[in-house]
Amino acid sequence: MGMKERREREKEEVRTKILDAARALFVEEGYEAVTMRKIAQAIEYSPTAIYLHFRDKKAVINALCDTDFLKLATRFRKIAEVADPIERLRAAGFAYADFAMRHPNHYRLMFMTPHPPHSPEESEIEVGNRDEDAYAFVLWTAGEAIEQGLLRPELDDAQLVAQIVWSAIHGWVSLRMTKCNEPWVDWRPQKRSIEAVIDVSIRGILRPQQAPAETSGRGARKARA
Amino acid sequence: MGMKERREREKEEVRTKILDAARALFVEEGYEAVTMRKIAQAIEYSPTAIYLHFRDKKAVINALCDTDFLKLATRFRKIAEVADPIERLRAAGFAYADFAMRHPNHYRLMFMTPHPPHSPEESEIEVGNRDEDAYAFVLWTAGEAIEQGLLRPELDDAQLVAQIVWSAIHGWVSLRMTKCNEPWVDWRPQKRSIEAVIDVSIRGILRPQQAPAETSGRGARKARA
DNA sequence: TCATACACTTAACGCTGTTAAGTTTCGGAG
DNA sequence: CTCCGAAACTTAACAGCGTTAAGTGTATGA
Repeated sequence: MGMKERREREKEEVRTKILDAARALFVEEGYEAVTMRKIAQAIEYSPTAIYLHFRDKKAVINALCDTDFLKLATRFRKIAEVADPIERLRAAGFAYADFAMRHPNHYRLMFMTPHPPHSPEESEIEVGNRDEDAYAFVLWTAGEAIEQGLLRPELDDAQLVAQIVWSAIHGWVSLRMTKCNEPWVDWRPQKRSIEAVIDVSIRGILRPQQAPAETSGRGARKARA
Repeated sequence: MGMKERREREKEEVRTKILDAARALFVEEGYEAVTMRKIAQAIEYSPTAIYLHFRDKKAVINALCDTDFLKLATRFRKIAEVADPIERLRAAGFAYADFAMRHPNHYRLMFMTPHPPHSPEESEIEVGNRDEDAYAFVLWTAGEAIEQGLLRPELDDAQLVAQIVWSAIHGWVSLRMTKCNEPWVDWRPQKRSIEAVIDVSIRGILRPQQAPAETSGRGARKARA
């Protein structure tokens, strides 16, 4: 009797319908447009039906975040192949900024909207696994850079290094998003700007002798190896 | 006859009452607690009375932001006395982070909440005046650093440099604020962490020969001069 | 003294997240 | 076959939100 299983499968289907509708809504209309009633309308259920699948609205949002975190981690997985930790860090920085600018609503939700902390057990993401947890990826890369003696000696803490580079790139992304239309700041072109942020961060953590003399770092990738 | 003047003065009084109440509300209870009805209750007016003084809720919020921007600029004004642009930049970074962590709700409002761009004419802040506009202060400092040949030659654009260091520090602050309770990131102590962010940023923009060999920069302040 | 301009209030609209109670549907036990 | 109970879902409602139209009162200038 696979009745129970079928029931569960059907319920799961509705659950994903809800998530898909919610995602579509705020990809098209932005975060504020995601309301329980609009989700319900999109999937042709009553608003209260959502509460049978999620405790409240925040739970819907958190579930969305989870899958988006996974997408970011997936992008990072390809970058894991880069052998040199510094170049891996650089590539991750570009990928992160690119992800953010391509999916601004997702990014807002994931990193700029304060929601009550996500308890790991109810999340689909395995914390610490660098194939699923993007932060763990950066942590791992920072740790390798430290091990190989590439960083300044006082930067001997992978958490600290990860937080430094993450701060720089997140800062760039989030300022662009919230203040891009402000008249009092004359934003530089995206490409040049993010390159500069990443270059400065990496140069700032590198051990002095390791820092290449060239300007943009691009041409000096293998010089260290 | 000063009737008109008195009327205007009284109206201005109510206006500041509204702003004070709004500020008190979200300092104590956070951003979401600031509702028109609660403001009205606090000042013992009806909710609609607010609309006689502000076009809508966003206008109230914008007015709050303005005065908070001014406060930050006031802190920067003291730092303007630091002669060396690099040390001035460092001091501004610490002041900025300190301001943010001391007034997290203000900071959220000012830099992390997307509101429709603030047209300069309806703002009290004189854009570009470094005594009122904190961004102008950083811009000025970055410009001086460039003029004095302290920065890497490819960083010849004050806007770009200002945006780089602002990104780094804003990133640190805003990640702390939105993700400080996340279990998957092991935050380092504030003091050490912000020092590291500022050190890395500054070292990343400095012309190589100029970079002092010491770790924290603190002891090397005058070494360059 | 009277009309008017102005500050303000009352009542309402349409929206939000959320809940209590009611309805429908359907598999399994007697 | 019948009846029970559980599960999925809906309807109606509550309290709150920002905002607006209409109405009230008061003080000022003519």
